[in-house]
Amino acid sequence: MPRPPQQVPSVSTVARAAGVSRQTVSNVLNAPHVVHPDTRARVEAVIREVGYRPNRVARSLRTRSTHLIGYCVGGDNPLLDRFLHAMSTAAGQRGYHLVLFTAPPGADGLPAYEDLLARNTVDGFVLSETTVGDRRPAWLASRGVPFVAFGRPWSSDPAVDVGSWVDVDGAAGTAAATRHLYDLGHRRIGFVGWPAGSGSGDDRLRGWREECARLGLGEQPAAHGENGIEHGAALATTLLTAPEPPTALVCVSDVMALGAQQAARAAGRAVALVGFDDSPLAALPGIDLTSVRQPVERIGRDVVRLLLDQLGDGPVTAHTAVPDAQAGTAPDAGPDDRTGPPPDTRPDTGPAPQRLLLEPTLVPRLSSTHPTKEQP
Amino acid sequence: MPRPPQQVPSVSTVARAAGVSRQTVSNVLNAPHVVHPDTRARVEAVIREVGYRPNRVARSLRTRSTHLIGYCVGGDNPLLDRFLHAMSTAAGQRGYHLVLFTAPPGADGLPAYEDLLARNTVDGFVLSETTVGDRRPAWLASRGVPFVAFGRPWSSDPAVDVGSWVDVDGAAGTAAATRHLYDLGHRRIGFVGWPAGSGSGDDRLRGWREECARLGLGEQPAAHGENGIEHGAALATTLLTAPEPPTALVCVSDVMALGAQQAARAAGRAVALVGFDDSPLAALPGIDLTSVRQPVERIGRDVVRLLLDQLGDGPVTAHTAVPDAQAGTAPDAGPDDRTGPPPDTRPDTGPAPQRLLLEPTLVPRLSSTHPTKEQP
DNA sequence: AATCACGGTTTGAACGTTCCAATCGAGGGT
DNA sequence: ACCCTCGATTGGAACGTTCAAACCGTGATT
Repeated sequence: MPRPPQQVPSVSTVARAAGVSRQTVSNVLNAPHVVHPDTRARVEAVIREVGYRPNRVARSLRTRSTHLIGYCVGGDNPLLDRFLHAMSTAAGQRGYHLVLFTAPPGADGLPAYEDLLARNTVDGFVLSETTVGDRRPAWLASRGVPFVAFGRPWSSDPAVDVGSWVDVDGAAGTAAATRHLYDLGHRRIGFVGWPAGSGSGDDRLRGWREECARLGLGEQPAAHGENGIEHGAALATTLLTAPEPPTALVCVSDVMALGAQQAARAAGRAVALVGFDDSPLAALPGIDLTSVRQPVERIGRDVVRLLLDQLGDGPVTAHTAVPDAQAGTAPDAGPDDRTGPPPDTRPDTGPAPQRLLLEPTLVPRLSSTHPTKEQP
Repeated sequence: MPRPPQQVPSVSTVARAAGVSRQTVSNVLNAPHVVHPDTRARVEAVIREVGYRPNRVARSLRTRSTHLIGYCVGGDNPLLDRFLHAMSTAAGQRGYHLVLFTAPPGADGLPAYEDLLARNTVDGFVLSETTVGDRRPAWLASRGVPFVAFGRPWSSDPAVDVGSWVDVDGAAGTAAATRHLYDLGHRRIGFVGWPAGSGSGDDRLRGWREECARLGLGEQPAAHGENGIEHGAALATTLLTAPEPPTALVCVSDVMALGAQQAARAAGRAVALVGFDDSPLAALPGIDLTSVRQPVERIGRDVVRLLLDQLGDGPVTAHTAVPDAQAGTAPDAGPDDRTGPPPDTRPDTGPAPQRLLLEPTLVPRLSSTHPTKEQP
């Protein structure tokens, strides 16, 4: 027996059933205030009854807005799961979705960005893993493409300092780490860092140095090298074998801290350690690394928020919500942000860029509080 | 001075410039064989010249296919970066993209899946983190929605055994681990596992047991408990303090193996260990955990391949390729797959589901080859 | 010479939505 | 009684693409 057509309902279907025109149905969804309460109620009833949901594609074609956000996924990124979940949740709550794409590893994948734009696939981008010579921000800004970066441009060149971004205040993190160690009684607090010129590395170095000065500790020892467990171990050994060795080390990353931990254990020394990033390995028993945690969830949320503000949709996109579909958890801290430098008011290069510097939080573990316990 | 309109070119623009009709331009892109070589060359020249790229949205509206694949991101997933990169690369090479969404934590987010379909946002889904009582496969299959799961349904109920999937042969992995330990001279090889009923846990247990039998080792000791470092430690302690304790342990996960490692070190015992998953922590110096590595890149690639085959596009979608845009790396092994049970030929429930069981690879490290070295 | 087949091309319509201008009825002011 | 405004609604058009069918020469077949 041939079942009834069971067409997927369209705006025309609803209009016919409710005895109104297409446009009125559209208005009920997109501009409810212009339609009479009575008709609105009638149309909404029909919508619910037939389970109508507007076709995103047709809407996109007409409005020239896909409600999709492009995000380029590169190779390894241990925090990606948390970051994507946060962004996806924030976007979904306002009717947007993330679209993933890949770009060739070495070169900046500008062609991929251009392709998505030329084909009308996305409305804007979230950038991450921004590097020093990154051409993407300037390129996007010059074309008026909305975007928000996770990470500062790390350049004083005003031509590069364009667009909105959200970043973690690395200096504040290492400062907090230094203070933490000071409060535990340490007075010789060294630093294990990256080579100069790496943006975030310099930032974290500065936080440590400035906090040492603030605490009246004077000049403290530092050593620098590439990221890597073995390098961290070597650098820590250098520091620990010098005269007046530090009793505590602030490290520019968890990986470096892990190397320092191994060096200290091998040398039979009790050294208080703090890492940076709070990667999953920091929490492992037997490692128990005190670390500076990046508020990844909050970053993801804010990055999306800034982008959607640029895309200039009202705070809540008109879309018949699916009941209890997008709930999402937000295990982050409260409003602990700190706005960066005031938005410079240039002539009129689009909307004023927004910048957010978020405060990381120190997660204390045994490596700083009971360093001697670490040695089996 | 008012610059020329600089409109984004459409198919009409190209048609006018080339002196042909819209449809001919469309044919040049989608059915090149029906158009005369001369006109084709002319049209292609114009396309290149004006930099025309077809509007995906308009194409989607007409063809009712968005070339987008839905993927639900949940909470923690340390392998997500590798998996998404692989999927995204494979999809991009055939003109598809991944769309992320989230579902409420506890419940199975079926409403979210329904919403994406009702709004015509995606053509199909990739499922992952499938659980035992998962309703998604049956629900999707009943509506004829194309999907591929990463992970077997783990149920003998034929009503649930629907659709295509790709999974890792866990039994083969633990069997390889067991053989590895046997080859190193061990004759008492225990197992640290999860409670029965967890699908993949049972699978891995079976691989170990069967390999023990095959090697003529007879009955070997096993202990089971929830995932967690502390549980792994407790279970290992139980096994090691029993009479005739094992000299080697196959563990159902890296986390369990890590617990076992700590227990062995605490007890001053040299026990050869093998974990499962090759999570990033396994490679850390000081841990050096031999582990069974899941071919995540290959899984991602194959999952997408099977899905696109269902979506029934030709092997290469007609899309004017952007030069060297999607390159992508594929650091995985060669064709080391093994097809699962032959596709059951039922009446005609859509295309015959495809199933792929991929072979994991053992990554030897110190924890199995030189276990005594692990004790500082 | 009329018919047919066929490669190549064009024409109109459609996908489902929203924009825009027009329409209509009801009051309100002069 | 007239014009005007205003709220509510409507009908056509448009977004850019592809589908389905029609068209049109040309050469082969009858």
